[in-house]
Amino acid sequence: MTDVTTEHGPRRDRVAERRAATRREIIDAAWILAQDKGLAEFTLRDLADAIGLRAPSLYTHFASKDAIYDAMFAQGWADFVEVSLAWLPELPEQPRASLKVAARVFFDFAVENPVRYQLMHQRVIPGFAPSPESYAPSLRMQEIARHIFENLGTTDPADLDIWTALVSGMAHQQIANDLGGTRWSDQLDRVMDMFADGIGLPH
Amino acid sequence: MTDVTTEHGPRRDRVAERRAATRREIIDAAWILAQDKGLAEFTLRDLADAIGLRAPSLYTHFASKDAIYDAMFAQGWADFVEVSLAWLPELPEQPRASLKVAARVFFDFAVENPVRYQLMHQRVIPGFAPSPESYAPSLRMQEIARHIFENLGTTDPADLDIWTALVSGMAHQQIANDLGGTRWSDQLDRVMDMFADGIGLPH
DNA sequence: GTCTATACTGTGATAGAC
DNA sequence: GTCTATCACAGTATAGAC
Repeated sequence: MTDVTTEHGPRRDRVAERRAATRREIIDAAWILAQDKGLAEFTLRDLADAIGLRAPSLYTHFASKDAIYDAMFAQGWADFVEVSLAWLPELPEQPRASLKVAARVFFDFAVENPVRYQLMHQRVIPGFAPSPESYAPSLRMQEIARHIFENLGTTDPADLDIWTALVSGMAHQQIANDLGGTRWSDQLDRVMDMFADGIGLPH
Repeated sequence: MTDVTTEHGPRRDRVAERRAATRREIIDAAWILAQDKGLAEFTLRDLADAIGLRAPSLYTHFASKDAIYDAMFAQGWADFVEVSLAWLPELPEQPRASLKVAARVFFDFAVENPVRYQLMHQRVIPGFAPSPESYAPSLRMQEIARHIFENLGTTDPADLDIWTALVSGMAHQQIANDLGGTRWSDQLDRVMDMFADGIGLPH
């Protein structure tokens, strides 16, 4: 609380590292169980079993099951920010092509892991709402998207609203009605052309 | 099971009517509680209390809580079919205008009752999946949509897929990010124009 | 400071009396 | 057909062993 961190240096880090490692172990196991049994279906006893702990011991690391969801939510968005930033330099100069690549990055990230998509975009967990801290990476992502659109020469914020609705709408349909297929995936570029024409982007 | 219904006529109907009335009473109360406390948050004890029954008595009318969701799901889609059929004769001759009205009908129905939208389009209830019978009105709706698109002169089934993704995507964003506002509602006609241009509909 | 044993509360669901 | 009583199992709280 006071000057604990400087008391005697190296010891402290080991403890913190072990704690962080256990937290990560819990979250990793939670993702696997969520994909396996469903996001809301796995129990804390399942989760504890998966990493060789007793259920109450989880409370040493997380205040509640919702706190675990919260960490997963934050991680999902952080991963998406990371993927997006990695793609940023790769975006084509040509605005229309750039739009298509950006849409594909979003779409693929969503379809690649439907459970993660559920947690990030739907309110699937009864009573769960992300904390402000966990919501932060999501806001960060909006900034990145806004940046991409500025580079496109677009100034109307409504354009970004529409783009978000279209791409997430396509991803949602793909996940809900043709998981593993390409029924909507195949149409994504067409939709992007419609959008590009609509906001007056040059060919 | 055998010839019970014909045993002595009038008596039988009264019983059936009372049963149907109670079922309706349960479902109506469930919708109110769902809007009030959340779709998954209301308990069977809440529901029973609301209509002056004990929780176990609900099992006389529904086999499980999921069976209640199932009936709500079916009713939601049946209502949407009804609303759509009522609009069908009112659709403008002009294809583009017709598209916009149809989109508005879908969008307004979704936004008007977010909880119903959740149940109909998202998998918000852990473990709940609609029964084939309850899913039927949803298929009926697809038929109606296909009929509308045929009247537009559209033959490519992918066009309807895209249209569905766009309109539901817009509705989802409106519900999730600006409930009660018009941020996406105001852009719906623009999106429909983009779509109409994209599939080559005349002005 | 980490984990275990035990127990509490609220949930959907069932059994049997009336 | 509705009741009372009760079940199994969920998330969660706490006391104490090491």
